[in-house]
Amino acid sequence: MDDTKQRLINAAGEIFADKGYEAASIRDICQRADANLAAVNYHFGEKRQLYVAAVRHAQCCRQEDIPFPDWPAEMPAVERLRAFIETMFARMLAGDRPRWHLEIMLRELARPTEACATVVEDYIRPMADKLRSILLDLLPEQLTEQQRWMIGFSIVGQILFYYVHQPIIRLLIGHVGIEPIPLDQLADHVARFTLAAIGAGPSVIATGSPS
Amino acid sequence: MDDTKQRLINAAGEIFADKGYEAASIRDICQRADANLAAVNYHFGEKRQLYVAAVRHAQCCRQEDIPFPDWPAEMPAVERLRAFIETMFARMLAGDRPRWHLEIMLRELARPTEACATVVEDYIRPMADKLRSILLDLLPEQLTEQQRWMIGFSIVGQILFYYVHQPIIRLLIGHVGIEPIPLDQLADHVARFTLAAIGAGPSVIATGSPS
DNA sequence: GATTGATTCATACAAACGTTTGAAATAGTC
DNA sequence: GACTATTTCAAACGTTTGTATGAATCAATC
Repeated sequence: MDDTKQRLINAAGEIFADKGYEAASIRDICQRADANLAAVNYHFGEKRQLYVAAVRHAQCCRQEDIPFPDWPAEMPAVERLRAFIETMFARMLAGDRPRWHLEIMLRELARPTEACATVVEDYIRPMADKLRSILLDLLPEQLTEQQRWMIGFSIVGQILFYYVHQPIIRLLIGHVGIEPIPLDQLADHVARFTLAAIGAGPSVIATGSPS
Repeated sequence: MDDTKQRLINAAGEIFADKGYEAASIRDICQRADANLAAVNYHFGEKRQLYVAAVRHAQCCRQEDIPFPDWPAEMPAVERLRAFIETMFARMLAGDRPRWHLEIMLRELARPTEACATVVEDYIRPMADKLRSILLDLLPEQLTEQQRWMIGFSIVGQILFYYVHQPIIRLLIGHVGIEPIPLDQLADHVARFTLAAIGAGPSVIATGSPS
C-alpha cells in the first residue's frame, strides 16, 4: 500500500529537518519509518528525490495550515498588518502541526538547494504578495519599490529572528527568564514596533506593557 | 612547521562554512590545504576538533576586525545607535576578511553545536552589551528588561535578515533589480526604521530617499 | 486457484568516510 | 655527523554510506 511512501516522507522530513541532508542516513530514515532499507530507492529512486518530496510535502501542508484570515475589504490596513504579523507568528510556533514542516523549509531558505525555488514561489511568494498589498494601502504612493521591499523585509526579519535564533536568545537572556517570551507579546511588540516605524502608530515606548 | 596547522584551519573553515560539518570531508580539506590526509589527525586529533578550532579562529579574527568606533561619552545615543547599525552591516558585508569567518559563526548560531556557547560569549555578548548600553541611554527607564531585549532583537533581526536570506531576497525581487541593495542604503533604512519605532526620529515614510 | 503486477525483504556491492599505522623525511641539539 | 623529537607521507584499516539485485510476499483479476 502507498502508506509506506507517506511514512517515509514523514520520517525523512523529521530527520532532514533535524540533522540536515548530508547527516541524515537512509538507514535511520527507514528505521524510523518502519520500512525496509530498499524502500527509498523503490519509491523515490534516490535520496535526493526523497528530500525533494519531503520539502514539497511540507510546503503543501503549510499552505492549508493556518491560512491568513479572509479579512473584509473595508478592514483598515493597520488592522490587516497586525493580523498578518500575528498569523505569521502563529504559523511559526503553532504546535499542532509537525515542527519539521517549517524547519525543513527554513533550512532550504537559508541554504538553497534545487528545492528552494519552488518553496519561494509556492510558499513565500503568496505571503510576500499579501504583505505587499497591505503595505500598498498603508504607505504613501510616492515610495519607491525598493523602499516598500525594505519595509517588508524589516517586518519579516524581526519575526524570523525570534524563530531561527531562539537558541541564542535563550543563551543571551538566560538568567533573566528561562521562560520563552509568550507568542502574543512577541506579535504585539513587532506590530507596534513596525507601525511606529512607518508612522501609523505610537512609538513602542509611548505606552506601557499591553498586558 | 606550524604553518600546516594554519592552512588546515583556513581550508577547513571555507569548506565547513560552505557545505556544513557533515558534508565536508577531511580529504577535501586536506587537498585544499595542500596537506597530507593524516595531517588532521596529527594536529587536531579528530575532525570535530578541527571544526572547533576553525570556529574559534573565526571569532578571534572577527573580534579585532572592524571594531566598533570608540565613540566619545558625550556622543548622543541616537548617533551611537546609528553607528552601531552601520558597523554591524559593515561587519557582515565587509569583503576584506574571508567570508567564511562570518558564515561558520552564523551556522553555529542557527544550529548550535558544542562550539556555540563560546561564540555567544566571546562574540555575540560584547555586541549585545554595546547595544544594550546604547538602548539604556536611549529608552526611558521604566521599560522592562524584556521590552529592552525585544527592541534589541528587532534591530538585530532586521540586520541579520539581509545577510542570511539574501538568496531569497534575490529570488523575490529579482525582476526589480538584479543589483543588491547598496550597503549604506540598508543601514540607513534600518536606522531610520528603528529610530522611528522607538520615537527617536521621523517615520521612514516622512522623508524621501536619502540619496 | 493460477497468473500477474506491485511491494517488501534480506543481502550484497562498490565507493567514500574518519581514523590508524609505521616508515620516511625534516628540524633542532649536542 | 650522530641522536632525538617533530612533522609528513603513502598505505591500509574497519565502518558507514547510497544504491542495486533477486527472491519472497502480497493484492487483485481472471
